[in-house]
Amino acid sequence: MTRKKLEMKKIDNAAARQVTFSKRKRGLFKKAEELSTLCDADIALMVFSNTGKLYHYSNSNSNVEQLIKRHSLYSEKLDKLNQPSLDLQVESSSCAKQIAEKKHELSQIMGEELQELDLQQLKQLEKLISSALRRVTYAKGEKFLNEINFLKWKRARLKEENKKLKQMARTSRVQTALESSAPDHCSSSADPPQDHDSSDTSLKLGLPFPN
Amino acid sequence: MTRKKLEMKKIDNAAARQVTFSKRKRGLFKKAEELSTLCDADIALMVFSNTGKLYHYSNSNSNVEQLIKRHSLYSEKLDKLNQPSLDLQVESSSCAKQIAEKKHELSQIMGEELQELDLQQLKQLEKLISSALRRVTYAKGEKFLNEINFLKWKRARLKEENKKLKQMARTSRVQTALESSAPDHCSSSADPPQDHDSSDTSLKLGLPFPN
DNA sequence: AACTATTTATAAGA
DNA sequence: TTCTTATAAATAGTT
Repeated sequence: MTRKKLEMKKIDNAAARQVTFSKRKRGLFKKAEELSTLCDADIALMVFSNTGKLYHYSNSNSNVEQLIKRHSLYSEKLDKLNQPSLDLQVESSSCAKQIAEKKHELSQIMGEELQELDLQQLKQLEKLISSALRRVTYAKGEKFLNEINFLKWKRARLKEENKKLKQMARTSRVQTALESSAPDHCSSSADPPQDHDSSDTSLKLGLPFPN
Repeated sequence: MTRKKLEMKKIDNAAARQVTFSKRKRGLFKKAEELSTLCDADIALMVFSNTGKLYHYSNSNSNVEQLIKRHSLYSEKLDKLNQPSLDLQVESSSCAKQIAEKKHELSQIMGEELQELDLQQLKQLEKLISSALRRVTYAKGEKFLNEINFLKWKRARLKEENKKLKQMARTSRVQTALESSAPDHCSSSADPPQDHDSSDTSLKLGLPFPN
């Protein structure tokens, strides 16, 4: 719209398209927010990029539930210190299968019988599903944060250990220290971080790192 | 944003708020359309004004399945011509209940066990749920369109009938015509419209006519 | 619904 | 991605 009047058709250049997508998406969300604020309107906005990412805006204010259980994840992770990359492989728990089944069931029913519902029912369904989506998205975000924080924490821990070893080496007690390497140097840094900047809830579907 | 920099809070004056709502809604929909065109993105946008009107935009070209069955809705409607407002009351079909149950079941499981899933599983779940959401949103949009189109069609039909009656009155055959009022004037206009201009479709929840 | 003075949004370039 | 900037668009207040 500016340096040149852009023609209104799909942008050919993929990179340029991506840039424009980001910019305009931001603008669109801002406009949505403003409209909802100024005019007291409820707005739901979903944007699926052509790469499959989902961006979602909604000013409806629900779902502040369940922020707990995070801590338990860390102890699980400790046992997997030797694994190289982020834990992306399946870990098929029985409840996971259960969910998958239910979900499949649901989606089948929905695909076929959606026509039968009236407006009111559709609205309710939509509300419920979208809250489910939000919960999943949130859980995914949590997962990412956990991974990231864990890695940070691990790095910090190793750094500290390393530092300690160097120190010991300098004081010529290397041999003894390495043989009975029982690190008692864990204080605050031994517990994983809990930071949680939250806000901007949009999360990419495809790639691990939101920022 | 222009003659004066507007403060970002709910506009007090109701009239001014309504005007701003119209203007900005138009702008928002335009932006959405542009984004979807330029960047090949799928967008669903719903705006509920504080007076209860719904405005819906969606460019989703997917879901060309199940555009059928629409026709059957019209015949149902014909039997309800005497009813004053849109059919917003419940019509609890068994499958609706079924869905409600499944949905409840699912959301319960999810609320409790989401933590157990790994990243990959969460992504899959999110994808599935979001496609379910899209389907529901789409179905809702369809429903709205059906209502709108039905009303347009009904209006057109009544108009035509009226016209015919006037004509008959003019040719002094009123008596006979009214007694055996069997309208054979149905051609294209007797079948409900199938147009689907999609974009800025407004619908007031309480009252029939948006424009 | 039209008109503009301004503010915003943003395309291109860095 | 982020910033800068020239220009196109959107729009608040007015008529």
